[in-house]
Amino acid sequence: MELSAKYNPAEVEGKWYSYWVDHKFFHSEPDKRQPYTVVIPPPNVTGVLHMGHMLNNTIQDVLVRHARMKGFNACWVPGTDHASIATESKVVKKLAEQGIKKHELTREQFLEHAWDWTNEHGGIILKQLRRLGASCDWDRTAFTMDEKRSQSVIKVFVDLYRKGYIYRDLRMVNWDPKALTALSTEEVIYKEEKSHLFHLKYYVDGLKSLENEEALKAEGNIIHKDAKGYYAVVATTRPETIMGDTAMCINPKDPKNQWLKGRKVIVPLVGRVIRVIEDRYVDIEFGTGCLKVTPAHDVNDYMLGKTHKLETIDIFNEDATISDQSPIYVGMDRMACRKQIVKDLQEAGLMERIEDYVNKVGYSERNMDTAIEPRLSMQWFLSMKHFAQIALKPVVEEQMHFYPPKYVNTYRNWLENIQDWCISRQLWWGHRIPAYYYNEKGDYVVAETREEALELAKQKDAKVTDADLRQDEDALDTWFSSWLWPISLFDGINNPGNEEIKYYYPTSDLVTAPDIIFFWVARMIMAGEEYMGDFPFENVYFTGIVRDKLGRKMSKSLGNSPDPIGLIDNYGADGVRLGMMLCTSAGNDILFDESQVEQGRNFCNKIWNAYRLVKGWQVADIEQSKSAKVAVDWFSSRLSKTIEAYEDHFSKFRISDASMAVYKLFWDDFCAWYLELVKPAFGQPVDRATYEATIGFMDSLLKLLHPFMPFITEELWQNIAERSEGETIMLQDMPVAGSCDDKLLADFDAACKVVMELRALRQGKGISPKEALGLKVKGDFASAMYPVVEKMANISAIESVSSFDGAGSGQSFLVSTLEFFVPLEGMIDKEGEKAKIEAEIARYEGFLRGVNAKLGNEKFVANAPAQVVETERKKLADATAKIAALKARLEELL
RNA sequence: GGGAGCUUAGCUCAGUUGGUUCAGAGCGUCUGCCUUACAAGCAGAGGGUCGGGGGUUCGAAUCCCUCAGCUCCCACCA
Repeated sequence: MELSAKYNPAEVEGKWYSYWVDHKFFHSEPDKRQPYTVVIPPPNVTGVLHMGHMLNNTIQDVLVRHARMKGFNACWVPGTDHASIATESKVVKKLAEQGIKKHELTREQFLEHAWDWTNEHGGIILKQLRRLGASCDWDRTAFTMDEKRSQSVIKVFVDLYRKGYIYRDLRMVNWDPKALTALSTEEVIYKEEKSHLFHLKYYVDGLKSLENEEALKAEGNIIHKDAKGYYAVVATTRPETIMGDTAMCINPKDPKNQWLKGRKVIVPLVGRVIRVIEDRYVDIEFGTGCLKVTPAHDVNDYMLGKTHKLETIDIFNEDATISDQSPIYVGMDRMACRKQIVKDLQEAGLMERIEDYVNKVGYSERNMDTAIEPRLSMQWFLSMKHFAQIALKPVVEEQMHFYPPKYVNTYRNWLENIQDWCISRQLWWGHRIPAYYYNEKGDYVVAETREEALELAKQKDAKVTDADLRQDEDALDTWFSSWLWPISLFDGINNPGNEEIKYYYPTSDLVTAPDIIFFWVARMIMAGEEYMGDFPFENVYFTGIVRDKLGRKMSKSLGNSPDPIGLIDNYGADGVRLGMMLCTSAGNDILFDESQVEQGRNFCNKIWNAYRLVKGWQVADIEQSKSAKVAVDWFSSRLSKTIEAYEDHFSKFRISDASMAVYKLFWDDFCAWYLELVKPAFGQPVDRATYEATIGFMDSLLKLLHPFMPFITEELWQNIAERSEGETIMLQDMPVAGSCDDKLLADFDAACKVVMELRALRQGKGISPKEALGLKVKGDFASAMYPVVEKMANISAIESVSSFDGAGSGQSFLVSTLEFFVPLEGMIDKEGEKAKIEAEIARYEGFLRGVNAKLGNEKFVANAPAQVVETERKKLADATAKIAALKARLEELL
């Protein structure tokens, strides 16, 4: 069979993925083994795979495949999130394109469209994960809005309501005037913006003259006055909200504004007369110290309004156009209104000045085009105090571990300053709040079903009939379903204590991005503690953000994100996976560059060619060569050593270190040294012992590589030996470290250095690798290594000597304390050689001075541990010996 | 305003308890090779005052202080 010189991923990936799925190798059922559980962070149901998903899911798959091969019953549960606001806005947009407005539809009609959309676009992302090789248990695929999950959500809502944690209140919330819904504080992203600070004139009502003006000024008052009268100056970034002003506020201690105490001022353009109130909230240093108070449109003003019992005038409609509560600009958009009002204020002489100013404006996380408007509205909240307490415990007590640990601080800080969670959204796509109003007053009951609600309502008012019952229109925040994910996936809410939840919960590792630590991770811990009495995962691994090589976040608008599926097409899934794994570490951003993926692909090719070499060997019952024998013994130790490091890296979630360890083991140790040593000469067969050892090593290497590169390893593992149908590498036991001969490793290392010296010597002198050379060695160079050096450096014979006297011309070099000499008749450049040796001597003498200084320091000898001092003494002896040897050689030369 | 983190080779980053020739790896660069597994390869080489300064110590990339630069998170200053 002729094998291509290049590995072709397209030929093998689809084949093996189907094989794995057909044989249900990814499927898990509870059994006697220890479980290893991972729940996928559910991507948006209508989303498509991006580089962040690739990184995140590769890490999960690596962990899952590794655990599976370590003998755990690995269960990786996939699923998608309904992403209420994101999906709903997509559907609204699509309908708009067809000329359909959302509000022309009934809730049922809209939901039909939304389900159509979900069924059409949903799950694309899960199909894409298959291309990556993700070993998810697809039989368990869940959706946050499927029946079990929906039922869990409703059950939990009712439960929390009955426990008194859920309440309804009229509050200032973050309002998205485009999506027309409230948001939680976590969903608001603040962006710095260049803006203006407008200084407006608020004339003092009825004040014609100030008798003690000079005296007031002397006390520090700053009094503004023009032809039209006395006025206060109010600085604001939002002049369009003045129609909602119901007071002006000063700090009672502000010397500049004492003269305003107890007066009334007139809102410019509007003409409304408002009180001047006093509150220490106002910052004396900011602007003029005069604050306009608009209780309906600012969180702080709302608080002031409450304290001072101010009227609240809501001048915005829900879409942020000016409402008929305003005397002017009715129907105008807030941004257009701002422009207009600035113009009008200027024309009316009511604008004192305009200053450039940078302030922060909140945007919806899902819609960065539309600024959030603080808005007073009736919403459902979850009281968080209790949950913050129960969620803090497992993390600070280290029952759970965060990787990297710095996120423990972030987590704690958030929990300690937590605000109540606004869980209602004015959306249709989502879990509808199970609250039922039964009269015009707005009295309601909360129940899992309409029937149950009717019962409850009747208990309150016997006259209520089903026709009176009206379910709350709002849906729940998406995260109110995701926070149950690790429990609801195993049906632990509907069916507490069932076999699966008992077996799989708590899950093992969660792999997620740090930007959803509050949205999701923290809340899952809360739900876990509340409903399971236990944390939801043992370890949380935070990935970094995938950026481009310039460090910019990958985004659609920048167009700097490669298409993941395109990458897989070009480089193979294994290449992409390894490329990413080689340079990722917990919590650190990954600067993605295609060269990394290229490295992964090249490695696939290397593995492929190693296989091709071994596969092409003829096996014969002949004697094993000495070099092959040493190679087998050495590599066996090397393998053990690496397995230990590999497992240690895994235990610490140092994924890239683990991948690098096995990458180097395969490329450097196995290919560059081992295979070169055991490779039979052209046309010659290999002996059976070596062949079998080699196959064994390949087997171990493929298994170690499997978590990172599932496809190529399966392909080669299947082909390197006779396998029967139904066998797979993914269910094999991970190799364990055997014995390790450290002396052998050290000797081999020395031999490698000798070989490298000889290669450098050839290169320097232009001697062809084909021309055999002689070699003499002085010192204790393990004779077992002779065949290694002979084969790898094309040395005809190695001769152990006690002196190089009379060896003639040639070149010498040192490896550790061993001296080597290569006879080179007529090829030696004496002067050059001399200079080289002298330089070497100088280098060692410098080194020696350092060591001597240390050992000559009494404090060092007295204070340093004996072992460290001993090492220094050994260094001294070694260096002295080397210098002596070099000097001797120099004399021979002369 | 509060908090966290980062700064080590051209690039991306390791460096665990201060101590082995500790100044490393990968990639890139340069040089020589189409050597019958692999040019997506082989062999070799160069490259850093560990951000600056100070301190602790017998000994500092590592601990402390300080300055500079960068990044992220949280927070209601109009």
